Amino acid sequence: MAIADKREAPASALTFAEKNFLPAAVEQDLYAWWESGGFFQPSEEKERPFTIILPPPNVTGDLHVGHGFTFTQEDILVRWHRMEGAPTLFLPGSDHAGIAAHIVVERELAKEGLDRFSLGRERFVEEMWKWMEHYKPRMYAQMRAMGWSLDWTRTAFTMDPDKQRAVRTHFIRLYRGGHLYRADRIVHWCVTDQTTYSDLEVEHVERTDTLWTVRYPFADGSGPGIRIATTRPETIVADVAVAVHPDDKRWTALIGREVIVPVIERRVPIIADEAIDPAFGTGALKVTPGHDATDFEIGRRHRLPIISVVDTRGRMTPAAGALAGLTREEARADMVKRLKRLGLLEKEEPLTHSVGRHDRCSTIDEPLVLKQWWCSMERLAPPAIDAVRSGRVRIVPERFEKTYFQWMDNIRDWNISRQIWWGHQIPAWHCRDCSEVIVPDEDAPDPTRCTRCDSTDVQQDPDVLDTWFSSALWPHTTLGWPADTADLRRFYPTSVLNTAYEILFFWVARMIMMGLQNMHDVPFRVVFVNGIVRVAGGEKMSKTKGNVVDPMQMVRDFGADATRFGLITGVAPGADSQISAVKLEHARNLVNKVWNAGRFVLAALDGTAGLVADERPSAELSLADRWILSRSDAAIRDARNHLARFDTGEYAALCERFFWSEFADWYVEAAKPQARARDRRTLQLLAYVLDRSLRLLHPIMPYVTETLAQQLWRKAPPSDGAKALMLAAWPATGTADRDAEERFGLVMDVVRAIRNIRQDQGIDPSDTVDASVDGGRDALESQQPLVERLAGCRLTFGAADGMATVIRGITVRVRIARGDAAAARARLEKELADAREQLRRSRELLGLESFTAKAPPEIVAKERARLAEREAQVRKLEADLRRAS
RNA sequence: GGGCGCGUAGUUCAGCGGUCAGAACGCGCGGUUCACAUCCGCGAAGUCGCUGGUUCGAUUCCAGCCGCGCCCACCA
Repeated sequence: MAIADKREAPASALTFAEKNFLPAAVEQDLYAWWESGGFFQPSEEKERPFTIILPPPNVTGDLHVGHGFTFTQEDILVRWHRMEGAPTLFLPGSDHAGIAAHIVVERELAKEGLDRFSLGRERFVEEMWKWMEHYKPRMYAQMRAMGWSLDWTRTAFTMDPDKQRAVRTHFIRLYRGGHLYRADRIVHWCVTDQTTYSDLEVEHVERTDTLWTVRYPFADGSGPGIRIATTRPETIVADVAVAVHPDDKRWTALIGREVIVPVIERRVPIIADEAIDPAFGTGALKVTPGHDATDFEIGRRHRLPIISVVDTRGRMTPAAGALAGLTREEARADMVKRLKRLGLLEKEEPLTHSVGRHDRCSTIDEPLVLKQWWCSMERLAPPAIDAVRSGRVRIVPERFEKTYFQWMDNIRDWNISRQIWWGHQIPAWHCRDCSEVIVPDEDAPDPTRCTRCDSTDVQQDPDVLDTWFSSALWPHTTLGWPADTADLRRFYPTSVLNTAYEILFFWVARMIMMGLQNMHDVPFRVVFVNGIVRVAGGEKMSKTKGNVVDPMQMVRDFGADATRFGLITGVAPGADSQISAVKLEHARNLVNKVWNAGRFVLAALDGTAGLVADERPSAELSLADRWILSRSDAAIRDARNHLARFDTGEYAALCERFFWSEFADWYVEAAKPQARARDRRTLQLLAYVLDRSLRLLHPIMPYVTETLAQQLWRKAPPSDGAKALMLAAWPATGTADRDAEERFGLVMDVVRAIRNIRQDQGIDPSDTVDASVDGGRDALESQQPLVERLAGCRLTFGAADGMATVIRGITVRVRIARGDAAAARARLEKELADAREQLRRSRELLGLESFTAKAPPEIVAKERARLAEREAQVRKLEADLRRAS
């Protein structure tokens, strides 16, 4: 096959994707230099730095494509700011991931028939560290492969010794400041993972259960009693009241009376509470403060006792009376049986409702009352709300501010204890003799005796902190807090925090609270919120669905540059996106185009001397030269605007449009003869435009641009002696050359017009045709050879025969071999009809007094000019048509 | 129950108070000369979800409706 032969040809057929890792040598050099501390120059000290702390990925496995998207976006911003001259810090790290990693490792152990309890805490934590030490370097290697320009001298991990000290300090200060407390509250408990979790980690799922209607007889034996509805009859034995809505007329007379809880035979009152929905079930609710969050609140309001009948393993406690010792499921069945026997079960119907479960596990939430450490939001939240309201933290896109406020305004205290073993163990000790809680002073060693009773039988709290407790400190602990370091003074507050909207609450809000608390300043000036990367078709990726795309596989298949481009292109800020092979193929084609166009220029430059890559020629410019200079200026200017607005998607699209459709398709084609003739001015211009194109594209495709720049600069060294494109200056721009854009635009239109007619008429592409232009001679005459070459024609000026089309008031004709007069006329007639229609619209619009009087004058003037153009176009076409017939 | 977003070409998405609404992919037609078949050229293709309102002018702003998705909430 012809194509296969082509592919096997030497060098020229090699694609950049295949060679993607050739420039690794270059990149390697850069990293080596970087790691030696060469990144920050003393002269940069005065500049305001641009800082992004990488959102630390969980060390639960490999990087996923969401990281690929977010971190690439960040890298684009970092590389751009670096080129703009700001000292940049892009700080890498990773997160120990508490429960998420815990579960992953427990699953691994389960494969070997082990569990954490048989292993014991110490050995389990060793296993966790083994996992971390295996996956952390893997993830870091993946980050390097993606070309993220991270500062590896400052790599941070949430369980580093100094981070552990920072967390301890933070905990102690919050405790001393009265923000932390221990309390028995109803919490979410997972009987599988044997830990509590916070409200935020609850995921609601629809499920169909049975709703049982049960009658509770009155204590005084009068009447039938009151009917309640429940999905959890096993918790009836923990009931302490029956509640109705105070305005529900059906029950008002009953409020204050007592009923007998079935089976356990407990006398409980009927109370009134606003929380009851009269429309649900029977309108009466059994109140079980020990096993339901709503009931817990009702219980608090009415000072009801709390009875716990389910334990942490999901078994019934002795308090459950007859049900004691059974599992939850057994107890439920048993209870239903007993109620039936007692004749108290009135109804049994299916009910679809939503139940909570931990977002990492499929086991349904078991609400239990347990003693936990809580972080009060009372004094921490208001300053964090104010920081966003006042604009000290800006959220982009703005609409996410609403989401933030909605959550922050209704925030509840945060359960920070977890009963797992992996994480920051709570720095509090309990006295076994007097139950005193001992929190040591900041720099004090671990306590060994009780501060109240002097007992030596003290033990550290076995629980660990919620993983977000340490993540919340990330922007300052990575820079050295609580020590007062140079980094902290220099880089805090950071510039941008970029992350998916999913963790706005988990992480972003908490970082703002804790940053303000510890640093008395916001942790970042801008929160740039990302959407989610989905698979083609719009489905969310998940391990359970098995549709997870591995970014490293993408790198292997398409190259890192194409992967970066493919992830970024076509994505509006804050919007979800889809990644697909088709998108990546297109990105690879673009990278390939850059590589090939670059190689063409480099080859043309062979044997030259004295060229300067970043020197802008200004004398003896051809029209095409002036045009590409103006277009490249526009591209660079627009790119800057897009990037300043965090619109990396538009930036990517612009890079493609400029490089492919303008530089490669038109300028390089236009410049070929002069390049071959080794015209020095043209070569300098090619070098210059390539140089600035590479700078423009560098933030999104660092490998190919860096490689080409290194080669370009060997032939045409930049005047500023830039060592690497990564550190070279973002190009400056001149003013737009309107005249060149206008005139070269005409050349392009004429070429397209001729190509168009040729194609229409089925003229052999290798034939040279006779073409003519009638009008625009001044503008076009000097470009005659260019038009002839690009359109494959001999060009004359003035009236002639042939198939005609009119563009910008100029008639373009192509002589056709067998004079098909009818076809030529038909074409003109169609164009004339279109032109007349447009003219009619223009006249109509300008005929409206409401328009001319009320529209802004510049719009009216523009429309007048358009009208004149259209009149000319119609006249021209009419004349051409007369000629043709 | 509250909040947010989306609905534009076959597909994925841009865009915008003022030409004839754009791109890419796909599709159709045609091309093997020295950067590139991972390429080049040309073309077809859209009631901008529906209905009102504001406006000289609405795909764009506002309201309602229809459809889809997401987040929050104490649906027993």
